Amino acid sequence: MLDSSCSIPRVLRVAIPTPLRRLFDYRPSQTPPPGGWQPGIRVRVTFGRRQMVGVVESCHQDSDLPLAKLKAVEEWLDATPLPADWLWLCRFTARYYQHSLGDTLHQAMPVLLRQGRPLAGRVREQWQATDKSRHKDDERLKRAPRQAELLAMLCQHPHGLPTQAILAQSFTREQLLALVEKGLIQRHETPVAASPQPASGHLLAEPSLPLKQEQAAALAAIHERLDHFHPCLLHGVTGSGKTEVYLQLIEAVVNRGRQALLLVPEIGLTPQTLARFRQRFQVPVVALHSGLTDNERLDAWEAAASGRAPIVIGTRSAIFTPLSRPGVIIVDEEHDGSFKQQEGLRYHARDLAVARAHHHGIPLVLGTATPSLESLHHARSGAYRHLRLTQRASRHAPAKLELVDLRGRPRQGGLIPPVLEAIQGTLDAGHQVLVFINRRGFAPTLACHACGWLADCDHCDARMTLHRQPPVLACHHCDKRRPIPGICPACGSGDLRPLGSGTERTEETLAALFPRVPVHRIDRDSTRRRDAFEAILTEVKRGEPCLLVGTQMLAKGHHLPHVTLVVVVNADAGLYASDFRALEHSAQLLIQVAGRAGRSSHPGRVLVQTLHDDDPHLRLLAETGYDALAEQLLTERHAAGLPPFRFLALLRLESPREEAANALASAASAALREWLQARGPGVDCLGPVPAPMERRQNRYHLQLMLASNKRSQLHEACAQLTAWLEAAPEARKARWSLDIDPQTLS
DNA sequence: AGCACGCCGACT
DNA sequence: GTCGGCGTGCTC
Repeated sequence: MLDSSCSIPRVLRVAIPTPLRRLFDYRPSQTPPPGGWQPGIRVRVTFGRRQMVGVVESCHQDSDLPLAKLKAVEEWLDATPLPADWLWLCRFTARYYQHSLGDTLHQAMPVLLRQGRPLAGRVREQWQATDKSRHKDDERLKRAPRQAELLAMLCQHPHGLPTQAILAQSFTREQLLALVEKGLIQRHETPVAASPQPASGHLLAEPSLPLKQEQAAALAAIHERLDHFHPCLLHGVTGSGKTEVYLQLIEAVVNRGRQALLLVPEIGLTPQTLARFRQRFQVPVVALHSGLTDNERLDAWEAAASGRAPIVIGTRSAIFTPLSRPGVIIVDEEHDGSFKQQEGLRYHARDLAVARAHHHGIPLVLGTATPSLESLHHARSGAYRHLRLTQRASRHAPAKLELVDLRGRPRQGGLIPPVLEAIQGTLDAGHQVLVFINRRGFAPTLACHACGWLADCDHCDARMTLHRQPPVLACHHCDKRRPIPGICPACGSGDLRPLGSGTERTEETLAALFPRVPVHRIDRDSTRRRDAFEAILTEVKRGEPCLLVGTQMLAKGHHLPHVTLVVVVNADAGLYASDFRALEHSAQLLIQVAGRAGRSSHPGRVLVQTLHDDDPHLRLLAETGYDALAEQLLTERHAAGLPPFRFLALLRLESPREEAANALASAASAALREWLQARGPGVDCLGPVPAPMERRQNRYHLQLMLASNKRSQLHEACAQLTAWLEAAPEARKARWSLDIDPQTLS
């Protein structure tokens, strides 16, 4: 029996961080929390023989088990429950993605809370100059220049600085203590929850930019219903000023005393983006990026939960930030694949944003130049408001894609003569060129021209990529590396040649062909050093003619005002891939890359090399644009019975032993089909079939697909399937995971 | 997933 | 004789 008051429950149902999709009953500890037992209170419990941090899910008067068999909770960790909106979202997520609630809660909370550290009552150590320090030029600091600098810095901050900020400036704790010893500064502790209060008065630190008519109309449309769930697709071409709409929307929301949550793609949380928001607003902008320490993350979480943080910006996981006064959720570049977590709890932050905005009854803005077919479908059906921005700030129309036929043409570094001429012409005009190639390394593989041997990976059904810097054969699907053979391992011939081109080879070729301009390569390998990418971008923004060679890292988000020619080395990879979303994704990427061209005073050109210049999809994209292709793809998806017209769930199975994976897949499929048969039509089951790359890291991958027109039916079937898998003894011999709304089928 | 218990091979 | 391989059973 559910005890809604939870004042004196006899049983606590606790969510434990384990993959088991089950809750565990405990007896309350001797002393209840001050506010009584409530869902959302963290508890320390003994689970098996381990101590774990769980979360009270509900309070009851009795249990399915004899009360005497229950262990008691060791202690409570929160006097009051964790935020209710956060708890709601975790419950929703666990249910929707059919994941363990305990695991979901665990993943959605900051590391320090997982470890059982308190949320309330934390203090921050601060350092502040004393009155004595006013007497300038203390003799004792003559021979301690760093201490003098530190003191000078602290004097500029009369309210004191936290230790973190001081250490970040390369000062040491010893220097701090030395100044305390001299009586020049003092240490004190302030409660975290009370520290830096936003300056009252003006919200804006700089004036808003004037809006063009379309922007103003879009803003007004969102503004119309700030107190209701109001999903909007802000569909604006590159350079149409979506960000300014976000900024003014956030301004309106914060002015009403509410909070704004902005989700950006992984690659989009750059210092420049952040700087733009911090420049505009006087109030603190909390950024949840990967560089935060555990303490900073908890601070941010607490600040958002308490409402002290009016603006929160973060990537995928930031959707789990609690908000006490939610006012709007914005998802920038909503089509971006990084919003979907690809392992463990496979949630889609954009989809959770929709659910969350609905729960709060607030507007949701999905911004993009190239909407996902899901969002476009909702906009067309009227479920989302479709707001378009068609005008660019620059006077030039977006550059058209020009298809360049690769067939029968000699290539150098992957580029054919007319394209090389265009590059020369652009450089001669004093402009910059971006060469986009979605393959890292020197060449996709190494081949023997005598016997046809290819550098296969021992662990995967894949070729190894040839790298020159450093020289090695590397598999991009596992960590396997091996030295480049001098002679063919199969026939002993010395005629080994790189096959195809990657960023390194194209960089090398272009450097040889255009020796008078610098060539910058931008990919995961060249930017491994923290600031390497920023350094190149700074250099490029100076505007001197140069060549940029890079992967999609370069395509997303960066303003490159001096680039007037974009070359896509090969557009074909995504065109004929087996994955049903491949076309959508490569079209989005092409438009995104093309958007880098001609942003400033010069018109741009985009040359797209392809072996299939007559491909109807590619032609539609090039001649009419993304929106037309998207319409076409929607028609095709409808005819094929694929998302967004049908809902999918994918069961992935893997094992180092092929037979184990096969056996489990067949058994699971048989059990599911039997259940489906009894239920009547509504859910289709396909497979099991080998995954696209069956062997990866020496593990065999299989998958079973479920499809339905009704989410509820799909959900039920998935619940049945996971229940079977959790109970089945065979399931221990292979690993499995369920992916609801899979983004890729590999 | 952990982490125990339990029953068979090569080692000081 | 035992250290340790991983099969299987359980976690309130």
